[in-house]
Amino acid sequence: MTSATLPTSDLDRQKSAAVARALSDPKRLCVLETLASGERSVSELSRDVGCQIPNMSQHLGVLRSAGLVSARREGTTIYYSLADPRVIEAYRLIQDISR
Amino acid sequence: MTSATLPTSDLDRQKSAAVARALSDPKRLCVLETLASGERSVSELSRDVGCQIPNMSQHLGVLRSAGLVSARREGTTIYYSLADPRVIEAYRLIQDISR
DNA sequence: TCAGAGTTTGCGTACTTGCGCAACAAGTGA
DNA sequence: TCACTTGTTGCGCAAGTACGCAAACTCTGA
Repeated sequence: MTSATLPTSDLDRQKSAAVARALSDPKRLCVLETLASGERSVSELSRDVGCQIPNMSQHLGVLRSAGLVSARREGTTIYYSLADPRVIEAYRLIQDISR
Repeated sequence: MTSATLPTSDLDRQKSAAVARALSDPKRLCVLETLASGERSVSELSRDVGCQIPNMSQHLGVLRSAGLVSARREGTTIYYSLADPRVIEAYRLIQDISR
């Protein structure tokens, strides 16, 4: 069931580490949970997660850099959504492990 | 196919974030890869991963705190192994996402 | 072109992390 | 007990991160 081999290249590991680092903050995980049910604007996320907008913008920047979310502009509002559904799978798995 | 609900509790998110943080370093990922093929001593890991023993000991401490590896003593040697096979699944998933 | 809502960026501070080096602890065998 | 191997811990430094606040930027509607 488990697929073939694990990476080996150091670059691969750096990329994976970067994704893991993006997942290593409670607020960012909260953002992903929220986005799991559909796209949201920055101000909506900021309200739902409970932090200031500039702070939210930074967290979204981290998630964006890691390729976990994508943005779409509509007028003055920017809507964020999950870039890859497997992110939620990974989150669930980590969540199971952490219990 | 995707199971039920995502967490919600802030404590859950903190725990998940801690696991993700443990995965957020290339050397620690390398350790997990190595351990995927069986247990290793600290000095073996230090050699395989390419770092000094005290440094390896610290990384192992991080992985141990996160509950990802477990240790077994045999004489002066301490053997580490994966505490949970799902860690490798999670790593694979993250690795796929990071490509 | 101007006003204003929405978003991003810059700055300062406090905190955390990865690393090497040196010192210390735990266990084995003579 | 002594010497030796194996790991862990403490210390200090450089680098990175999270946060709030304030300033700047972007786009839309009038």
